Amino acid sequence: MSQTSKNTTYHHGNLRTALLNAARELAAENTIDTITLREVARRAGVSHAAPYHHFADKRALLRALAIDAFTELGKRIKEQWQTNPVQNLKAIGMVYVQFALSHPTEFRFMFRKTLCEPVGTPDELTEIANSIFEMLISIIRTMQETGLAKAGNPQELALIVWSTIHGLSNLLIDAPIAPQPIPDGFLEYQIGLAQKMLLQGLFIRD
Amino acid sequence: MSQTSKNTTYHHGNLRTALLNAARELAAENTIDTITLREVARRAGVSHAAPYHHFADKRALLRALAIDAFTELGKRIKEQWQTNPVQNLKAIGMVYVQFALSHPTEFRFMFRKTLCEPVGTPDELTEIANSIFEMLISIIRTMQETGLAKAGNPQELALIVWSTIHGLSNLLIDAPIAPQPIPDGFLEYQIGLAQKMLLQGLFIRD
DNA sequence: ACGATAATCTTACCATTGTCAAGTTCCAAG
DNA sequence: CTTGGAACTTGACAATGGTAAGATTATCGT
Repeated sequence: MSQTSKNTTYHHGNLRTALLNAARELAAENTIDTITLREVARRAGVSHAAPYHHFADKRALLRALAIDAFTELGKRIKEQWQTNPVQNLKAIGMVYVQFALSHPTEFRFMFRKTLCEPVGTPDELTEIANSIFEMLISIIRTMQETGLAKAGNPQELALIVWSTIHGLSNLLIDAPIAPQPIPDGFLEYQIGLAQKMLLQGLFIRD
Repeated sequence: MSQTSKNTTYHHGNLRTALLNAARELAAENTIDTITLREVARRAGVSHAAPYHHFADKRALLRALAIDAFTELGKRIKEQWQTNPVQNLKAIGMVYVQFALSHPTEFRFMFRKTLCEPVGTPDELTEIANSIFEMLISIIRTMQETGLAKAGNPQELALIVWSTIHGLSNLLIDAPIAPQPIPDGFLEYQIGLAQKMLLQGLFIRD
């Protein structure tokens, strides 16, 4: 049906991206959590075995999807981070939660330990996660240098910050407690609240 | 092989719980996220169609698993909550994160929207989640009454608190950033840190 | 006590899926 | 042009979730 990429070259232009697009399309139709490889192939208009020439197996396809999504999220965060590190902690939170809400399926895959390579192998997913983590850490560090945050291991403080944003995202996506659908201004307000709480919290001295 | 329940009555004692135990056993062998219904039946020593007399389908089995786990977590939280609501906010966090770390598979299932009943149906999973949420809210409320927290919608404040704990749990379980394995005292420290930050944050006035 | 009835479990089957092995088509370089 | 290798297809396999129909056992009214 929906030939995602209309490359008339009948060695089917560039599959791989066509497959990824089809997978994304499937992910968007968030009915269940079953992205089937065969359906992906079907939507890309190729046979069910074609994907194996571009991805080792289903996990590899999903991992590629997760990496793309994680990369995109990283880019958005970096934009905010570069503008004004400290001030935009809230903006980063917004970007994060909004991404999770608009791409829930990909967001879940991004944090699927089973998708990572076996330990030892350099894992792209890990790298991106770390680079995001580094940004958070550098924010804390800057705040400490300018006297905006208490002394302490910035890594540990950043982990709490990330936890709050990440947890909010997860709860809004999957927990049966959040208002459904999410009312206007809700995100803005909650994230603002979180920011205030955390910023204040960063002042604590043992 | 491992007849989880040795009821010699060969109308197989009480399956259902035997099936759930087998499923838990499978969940503990956290190799992949595939708990297969047939394997569950195999471990319980019955045919692959037997489970369908106790659970409508695979989702129902997993939902039952999630409900059991969520109930257990609720119990543990309640224990801490009853002892000393405000003081034990940290204890609640510990209980929460420790549960997530010791039962990662069940924890993930507990927050799987696809496991919930269709909207409208009274959903047991939702009820338990709400009862936990209520406890958090009541803590905030108590703090407000005793002047320990700022005025404001306790629901919104509780959501941030839960987010932090929940996010930390998720990151530790699934994110490729946490130290692996988790060193002694790490949880204790991080959760203490989170508590301090949040408690301080609860003082903020707009 | 006993026979009907319903619950429990089994066997047999189906469509679908992930994966692989072997063939087929097609681009591209010698 | 032909020859090699990449991209794709066809066809198979075992495993899975699910259903239907039959066998077995418990339960209950009489």
